[in-house]
Amino acid sequence: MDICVSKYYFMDIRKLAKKLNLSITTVSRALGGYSDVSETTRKKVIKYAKKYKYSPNPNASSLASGKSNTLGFVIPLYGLNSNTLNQASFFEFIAGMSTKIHSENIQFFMMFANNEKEEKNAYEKLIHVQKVNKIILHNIKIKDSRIDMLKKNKIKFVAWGRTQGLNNHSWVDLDNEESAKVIMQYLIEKNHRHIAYANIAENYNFAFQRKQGYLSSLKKNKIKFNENYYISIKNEDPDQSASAIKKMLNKYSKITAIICSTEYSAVGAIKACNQLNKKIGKDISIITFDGPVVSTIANPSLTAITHERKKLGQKAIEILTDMDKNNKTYTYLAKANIIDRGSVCKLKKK
Amino acid sequence: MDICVSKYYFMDIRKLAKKLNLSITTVSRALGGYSDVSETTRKKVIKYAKKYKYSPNPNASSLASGKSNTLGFVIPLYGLNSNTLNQASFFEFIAGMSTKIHSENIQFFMMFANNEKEEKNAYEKLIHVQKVNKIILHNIKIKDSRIDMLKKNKIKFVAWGRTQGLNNHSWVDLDNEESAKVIMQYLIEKNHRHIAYANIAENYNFAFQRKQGYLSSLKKNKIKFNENYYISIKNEDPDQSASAIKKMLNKYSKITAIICSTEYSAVGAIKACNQLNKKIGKDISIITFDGPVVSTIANPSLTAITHERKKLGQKAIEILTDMDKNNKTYTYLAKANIIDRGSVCKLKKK
DNA sequence: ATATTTTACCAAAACGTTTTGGTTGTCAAT
DNA sequence: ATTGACAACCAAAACGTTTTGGTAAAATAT
Repeated sequence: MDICVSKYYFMDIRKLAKKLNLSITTVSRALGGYSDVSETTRKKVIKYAKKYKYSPNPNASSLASGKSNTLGFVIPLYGLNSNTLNQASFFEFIAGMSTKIHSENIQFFMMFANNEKEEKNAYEKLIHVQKVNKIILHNIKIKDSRIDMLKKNKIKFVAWGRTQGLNNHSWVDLDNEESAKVIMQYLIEKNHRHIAYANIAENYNFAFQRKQGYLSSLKKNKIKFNENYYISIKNEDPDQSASAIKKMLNKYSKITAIICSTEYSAVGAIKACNQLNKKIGKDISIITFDGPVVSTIANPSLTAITHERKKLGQKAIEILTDMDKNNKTYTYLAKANIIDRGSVCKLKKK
Repeated sequence: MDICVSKYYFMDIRKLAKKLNLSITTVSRALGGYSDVSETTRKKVIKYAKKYKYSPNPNASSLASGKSNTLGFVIPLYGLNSNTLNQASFFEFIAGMSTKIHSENIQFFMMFANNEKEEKNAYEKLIHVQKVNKIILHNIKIKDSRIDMLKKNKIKFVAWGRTQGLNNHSWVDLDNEESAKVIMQYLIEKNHRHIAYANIAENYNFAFQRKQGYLSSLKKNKIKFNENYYISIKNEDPDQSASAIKKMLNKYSKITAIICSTEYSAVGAIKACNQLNKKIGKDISIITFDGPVVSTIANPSLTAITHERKKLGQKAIEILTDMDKNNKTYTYLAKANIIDRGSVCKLKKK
């Protein structure tokens, strides 16, 4: 891997204009796609710009235009620290973004917030100092003041996640409700009827949505919702999950399957079953949402439904570039697939 | 959380100068810490700058100075995709950096590379287009051309990780060799003598260094290195580890403890023991390096030695700011602590 | 008392773009 | 032949800083 060192390697617009015998203005406008440049000239300019690796100085460009063609992204570290699983999903999102960002020649400015105050400052800086004109909004709250703020400042944004109410802006999200239905269909086809659900706190939107899918599938299949089969743990703590699940399984022996809303609940379920000496995939069936870590690490492996999180990041960028062209809003729901790892068994038909 | 919307909220240097009845030059130089400004004036300027939340336009500033006071960081996604564990360690590093970056008022420009070519382009862009003057170098190779390149371009950098040879630049790293020795001491105090080592490919520097610590501890304690107790798996694949460890344990029944070089080997070890019906922490002892994920997820939990990875990120930034002041190079080795989770038992003395 | 140095300040140029407000020449309509 | 519209181009201003190359006044040295 050799890397350029020379200083004049990257040409400025003046030299390029001189070489082409054109004015700076024309070169700038040719590259900017303006219509007051003839197509022959534009082609020539583009050709030479490529040949000499001309790359506009982003500082000069932003200073002159007042825009910065930079995408802002605030990462709330305080919600991610020591949460390996969320970190992983973040990374997949970013990885997805990065493939598209490179191809579209956008810059990318990330800021980190260790608490709510820093998060607020970060958005102020992104908008007023960095002059970003695009933002990816993450960690959506039910009532989210950032949305109004961005609208007022006329900054294009895509939210990663939805609120429970109206979302009249662009967003990308997992199709949580649908995924829960897919899981339910899968279990019901295998003749499970006493299906427990281990959730985390419902004020997480995704947790709420997944539960909705569970409930609506029960209804559709004329199974009555049994609230004893439903657990909601506040913290993302496998051990709390484990003890709740253990209690439930002890008390309600009819349960044949558990749906785990997150990897944390899944680990809890594994622990509970081990402690009760129930063989997973035989005595009891377990299926979990997501599970990139559980799938590589946990023992035994679990059948899971996984979303293409990388696609979320890619779509977010695609949407932002589309929004530049026309002033619509776009949405994208990532579908999920079941990966069979043998932790769900087929029951005999009654 | 309310966020500023107004446009004139952030003042520019001209308005600030007018308000203070000073020239733009003086304001700029007062804030820049130059000596041709009286201390009384400087204090007044700083006070008002704070009061009116003056924050220099970074584009104008970079354009004028040719520098960008921005820290560059290229993330090689191609080595991280679908590797949840490395992702986690990345995140901890970044989290550590971000605490320091905020307090030192440095900006932070990240680029993503999906392959080697993109990685090369990323460094070119960081230096010649973005004009960063500081870089964090990651994914150090044995012969790393980036190091020469950065030196030629006079860009200050800190490497995250070391090569096996001379490292006459600033770096931060885990104290892998020492950690291995600590583990060995821990096992030997518990009277283990037949200690196996499950490694990944040795051409990873950290894997090499850890092995060195293992070997040197053996020597120090006059235990002969038994190559049958040593496994090296090329891929980061728990199942390959599992089958190799299973074979080893079957053949060499004297083994009482296994050191796992990574979380992957640890999962392999758990699987192997389960398959052989060996009770971990009783029939066999397991201790692993790192293990943020294993500790939350794996079942059973494992005693582990963990490094303060967050400190690595923090130190990297501290070093870069120190390097700004004096032209020295600095190094930092992160120490590790053993976290007892009961997977290592004490043997009776023979 | 005069020359020199030092202190504290400033006007103007520079950074590399984009944008504004033109000009020139060509072609079609009158 | 003259006018109007349009296509294709350009010079100069603007963006908000930093830096350069000063000056005037105060302090010190001769």
